[in-house]
Amino acid sequence: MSGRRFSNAAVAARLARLADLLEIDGANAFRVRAYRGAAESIETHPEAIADVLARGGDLTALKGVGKDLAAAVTTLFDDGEIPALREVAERVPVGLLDVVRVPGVGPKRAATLWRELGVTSLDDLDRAARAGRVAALAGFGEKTQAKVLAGVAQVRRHGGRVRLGDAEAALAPLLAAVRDAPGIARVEVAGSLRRGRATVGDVDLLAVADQPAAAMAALREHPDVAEVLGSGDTKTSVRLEGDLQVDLRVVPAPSFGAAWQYFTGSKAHNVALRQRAVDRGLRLSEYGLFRGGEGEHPERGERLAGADEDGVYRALGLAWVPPELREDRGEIAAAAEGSLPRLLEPSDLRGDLHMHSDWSDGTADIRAMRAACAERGYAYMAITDHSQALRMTGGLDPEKLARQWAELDEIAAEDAASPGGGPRPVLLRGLEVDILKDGRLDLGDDWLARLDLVIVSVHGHLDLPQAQQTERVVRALQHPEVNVLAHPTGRLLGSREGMALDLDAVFEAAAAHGVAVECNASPYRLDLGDVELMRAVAAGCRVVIDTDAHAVAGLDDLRYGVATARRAWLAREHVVNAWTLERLRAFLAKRPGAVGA
DNA sequence: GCCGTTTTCGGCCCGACTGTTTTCAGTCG
Repeated sequence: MSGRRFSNAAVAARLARLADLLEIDGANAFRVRAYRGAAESIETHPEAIADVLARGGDLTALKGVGKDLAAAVTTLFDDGEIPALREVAERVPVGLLDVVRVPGVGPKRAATLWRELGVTSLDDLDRAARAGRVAALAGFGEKTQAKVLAGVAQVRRHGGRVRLGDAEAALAPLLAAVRDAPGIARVEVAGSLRRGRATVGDVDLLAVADQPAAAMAALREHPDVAEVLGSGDTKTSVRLEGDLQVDLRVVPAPSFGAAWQYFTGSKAHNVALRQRAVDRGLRLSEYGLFRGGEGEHPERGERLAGADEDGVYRALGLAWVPPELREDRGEIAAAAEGSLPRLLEPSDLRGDLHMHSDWSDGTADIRAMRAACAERGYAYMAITDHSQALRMTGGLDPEKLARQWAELDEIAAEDAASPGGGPRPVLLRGLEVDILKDGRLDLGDDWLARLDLVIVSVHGHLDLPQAQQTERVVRALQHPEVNVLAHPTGRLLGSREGMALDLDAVFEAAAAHGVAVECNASPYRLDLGDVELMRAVAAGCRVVIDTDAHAVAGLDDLRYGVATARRAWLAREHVVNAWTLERLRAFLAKRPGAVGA
């Protein structure tokens, strides 16, 4: 094997790109699906494909990877590229991958726009639509052209996806308004928001109502609505200020469970579920699970399930699958065997181990953060301000750190003076220490040794080449005082890709040195994400779910981290801040000395 | 391209909506 060591994500990205380009090229739809399936399978495979190949393993053992794709991946590692990808990329302009992200433009229309108008980019499409040339094409028209123009603007703004936290916040008032509408029996959130994805494309709401028109009106007339995209008897679509699209559907009560299951997705999960139905001579749709029946009507035949989700899964011989797992990553087989994990719950977390105070760039003082953690019922917490390298945050040098510890001691003395008065989280001495460009840490060993918790993270030099960046992080992990690697990839959702980093090497080092990897619960980061968490755990890493709060309100972000962890199939056992203080201390392998211990 | 208690060929999930059509392709979820 020669050339680069590609990560599983990098291999998967190439196959997915190949699928997208082939689709525009008019390839057989099932072939396209096969490439997508293989990409997903490779991305979520626990072992690095590079290692599988290195030990002479068989890639066709992976679901959805056959002889051809195994050969293509092997060629990628040998020659640095996939021949089929190079060929199709020579033929099909890669700018069309942006064009198909425009709502209403799929692979077929993208191909038409390209062949008839020479459109090869979003800019081309924008110009063509403004000039009226799109409407003139056969199969297009004025309305399509207007939709394309609006869609181009949306894709340009933020790739058409909204962060989980933003979507939740924007949705809350609308949800309340629909719930309060007359005749509403039930309203639930579906879609990727329910599955807890880091970003969502739009929001799906499902309702049971004896006055559907009132529910539609409640959404349509809400002050947060910027535009009504469509509104009929059973479905209303609106666009909010800030561009989030919200769809509300009213469904009959006997179909509610099937509809909720269906609109929750994911698409891949639904495809697999329907296949399972077909295998049993049944038919699953958003109307229910049916047996037999003639004709075209969707509710033909005998209805076996549909009123509730649990019944749909049960009738297919499955345990109910938590929404976060519905990605066709093995959850259906596990549900069939009764081996679904007992997923982490928000209430399992006993503390938050990464937060900032006004000693660096936080807005609240230590006492306020602690009171907020006490309200949340935490058994422990850590104040982890920035180290000195981050000057603009007021990062702590040793002298300032010593003064901060004096304040922690004061708080301990106050605790001792007034026992009782409700639970008080044990306050751990922590610091978020910068990993310097060469992998050294931004604080001397004698000071590191006196901390209960040493978090390390990268804030500068994010653009180093992969080998150098990996070496830098791994070196930091080898330091004996280090406990946690925070926001390991450095990604910022919607605005910054993660660093070039060999995550498998990082996870291997973290596991070997007893360093937990963080699932940073900030909705701007969610770093590690679900797929990376799965890989980390498979590599033997422990995980810590932290808010990285810079204000009291930030402490509530923990739920986004829990959702991400659930998507990675994590249980209490994997997560160190779900452990008792005693077990946590053993993991940190540090000296006693926590305030209030 | 993948896959196989309907195996090596012939399948591969289901339905609605939209806009453009006159019987339906394309897109979406």
